[in-house]
Amino acid sequence: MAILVPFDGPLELSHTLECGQAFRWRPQGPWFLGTVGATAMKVRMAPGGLEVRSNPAVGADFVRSYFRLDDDLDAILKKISVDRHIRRAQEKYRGLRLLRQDPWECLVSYVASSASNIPKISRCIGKVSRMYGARLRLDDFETFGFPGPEALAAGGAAALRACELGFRAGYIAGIAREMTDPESQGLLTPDGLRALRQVPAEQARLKLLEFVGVGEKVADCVLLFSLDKLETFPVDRWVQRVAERLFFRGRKLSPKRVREWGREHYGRYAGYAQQYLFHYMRHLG
DNA sequence: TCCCAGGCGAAAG
DNA sequence: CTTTCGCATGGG
Repeated sequence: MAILVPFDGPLELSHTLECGQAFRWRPQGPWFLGTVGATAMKVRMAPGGLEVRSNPAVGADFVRSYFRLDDDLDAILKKISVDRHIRRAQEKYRGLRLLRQDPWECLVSYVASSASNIPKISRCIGKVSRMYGARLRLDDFETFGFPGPEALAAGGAAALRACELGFRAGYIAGIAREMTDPESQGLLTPDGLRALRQVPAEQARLKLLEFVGVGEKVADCVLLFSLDKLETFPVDRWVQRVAERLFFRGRKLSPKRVREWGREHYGRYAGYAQQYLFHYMRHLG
């Protein structure tokens, strides 16, 4: 229930958990309280590593995987340190790590993210979990695990609309239905989604784009935040703004061009650069 | 009241 | 290829 995960590399929990890549964490004193799939967790930095309390119990390997502790962050940041803006972002948000999220939860979360904002996305995901997920308790922390596609499919779009999902409710209900329908051919189960970790990025991307409601940006977020495709460079309004303002002197570019530029400019860890720039831009003032 | 938000899909140029 | 629009909803 309580473990110490030894770690002496760079890691800053506040930047990692509050940069907008995951939607189910909040700070409380020295701890961060969060829900990872069907697990309630408390984490904080401790001498020698990361202290983790959880329900149900998880092992150090689970924590290492979720926080991507095997990524050599210093080496990655060195590789993407190719311009003054990214260097500034790195100085400001030292210790920000990408997470390795559950692909199904990540997919639903980012479909829910379209034309929304981080506080609202968090609220929506919290409501969906409260409506369908299993109740979890950890000390005085109560939360709800993220539900599987069966529950969302059973409830349908109407129930999801009650979670402030608006027009996104139909997309999510449709995806949940496809993922639980044995008749559907070529479409994925949650395990099939996870298996895309072993598939080349371009090919995995095409599979994700088959879902109605998943466009290029959402597909790229799922690839980056849950499927280990660290070269992926998702382009949302903020990143679009970064590129046009900081790198192209206010010139207008298509999202496709920005995406190709980012991938080319930052190389195989472009996804790390994207998240640093995203967080940096959102707090520029 | 208007504008915007980690977009997408469809239609049209 | 690109641009434009409607789509729900809450917040500034």
